[in-house]
Order: sequence, then C-alpha cells, then structure tokens
Amino acid sequence: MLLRLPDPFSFELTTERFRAWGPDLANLWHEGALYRGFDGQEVRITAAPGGVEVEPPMSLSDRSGTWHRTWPKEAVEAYLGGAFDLEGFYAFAADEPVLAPIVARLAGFRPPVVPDGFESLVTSITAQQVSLFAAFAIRNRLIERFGVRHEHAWSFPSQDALETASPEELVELGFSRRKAEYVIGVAAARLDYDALAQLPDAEVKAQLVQVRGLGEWTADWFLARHLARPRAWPAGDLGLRKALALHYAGGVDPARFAPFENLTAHYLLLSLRFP
DNA sequence: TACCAGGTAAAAA
DNA sequence: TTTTTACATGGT
Repeated sequence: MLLRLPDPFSFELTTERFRAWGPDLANLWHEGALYRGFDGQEVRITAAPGGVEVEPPMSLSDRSGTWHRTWPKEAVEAYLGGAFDLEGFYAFAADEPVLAPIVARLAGFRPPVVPDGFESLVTSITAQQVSLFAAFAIRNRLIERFGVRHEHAWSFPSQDALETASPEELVELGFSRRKAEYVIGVAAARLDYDALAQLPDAEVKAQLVQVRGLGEWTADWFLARHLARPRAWPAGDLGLRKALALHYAGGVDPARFAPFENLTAHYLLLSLRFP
C-alpha cells in the first residue's frame, strides 16, 4: 500500500543512516528496500512516487474476533520523520548562509525516528565514547543474541530479554563491563516511556539523567531521535561539534537555530557525510 | 603501533 | 568542587 509523505521526501537520504556504518540489523537495508519490525511483524518499505510503498498489510483481530487486514500507517509515517516541519525549516534556512546550501543539497531528508524508547536508549549507550562503526558492530551482535529474527530484519531486544541477561553475556559481545551494567539497569528500570512522551523537554532530560548510564548526551538524543522534539539539541555530540567548528569558526549560539534545533543538527551531521 | 571515535560514572585531587 | 581516569571495539 502507498503511504504518502509530506513533500519533499527523499527515501534515499532518509534511510542513509541505516547504511552509513554498515548494516543495521534492526533497520535493514537490502536490495533497495528497508525492513523493520513493527509490533512483532516485519514490514518492507520501498520508494514510491509521493511517498513509500509499505507491505505486507498486517493481520489483526479485534475484540469480537473478526480479522482485519490493516497496516501500521501511523507508525511507519512517524518512523520516516513524517512529523518534522520541513517546510518551515526550509523557509527558515533559506536566510541562513550556512544552512541554505546544505538544505538545498539534502532536500527531502527526514530524520528517521526510533520508534521505541528503550531501543533508543540502549542504542545510545552502545555509541557512547566509541566510533559509530564499533557501536553498530556491537549493537548488531546484541540484536542477534537477544533480539527476534524476522525474514530479513530483527526486532530489537526487549526489556525482558536484556533485564535477564548477565553482564558477562554482554561483555562477550564487546560491551565494557560498565556499559553492560548500564544496559541491564535501564531494562530493569522499566521507565514509563508513554509518560515521558507527555513531558516537556527539560523534564524528560531531568528524569533520564537520574538513571545510571544515561547522561545529558543520551537524553538529548532521546529527545531528538525518539521523541522528535523540534528543539532538541545534542550540544555535547562530537560529530555535531565537528560540523559546527567547520561551518562556524569562532562558535555559534544554538539559539540561532530556534525553533529548528533538531532538524539543524540532523542536516549539519548528514552534510558531513555528503560534503 | 598508536590513536581516535556521535560519553559516563567514579575516583582522586 | 573540579579534574582525572577507566572503559573495550573498530578503523585508519
């Protein structure tokens, strides 16, 4: 079925993240298609005029036991960054000397959204301190060991699976002992992700950084990549700092990018990989 | 071989 | 209170 996405939309740029550091088993790019599990079922997403083609429809039964053919339209739309205000951002960026050529070159890029809060946090922990090549390698081994396999992609490991893992098992996959404890601790913490999604940015951060292993950088990326908050700004991110140093010698106040900090960060980072 | 890479908590000063 | 250190892997 065709899922329309707000124009402009570039499937190639939006899915680039899932190929940039090698395969991503939870968001698997294979022969021009993107595979991802939604509610335990694998969906295949391909480029199509005006949006993307999504298949197969999912089979669900309602309370009366009747079977319906349906599909996770809202989930896939959110996953592909459908909620971002690209039109507003492009109007804003047109008057900004650095951003104007970048958004022109990367037109249609919608930052993909991590559909699951727990997955977002654990993925960030794997990326703390190490290169993204190393992070993806370790995360893929975590997914193969504790996730659920579909035809192509895997569903990310559940909180149950990782809470009952031992630190030693995660160390075998390449986690440091301390990061293994972070992951298991976050699983055991059973954060109320629905409740977090209702809170303002600052309160989400305040709650997350109470959890061992979740610092400001991780909380900022949770706001940016999972909750898709427009004002999220991962100020401590090494890649973002590199992009800013490249374009704004002498420094820049992020307030300059308000209220599009999240999209600005994503476009600056992607521009490093599309110079 | 070193060194760096989309951090964080805990120890030491 | 501020500064320093340990951490483990993958690429260059």
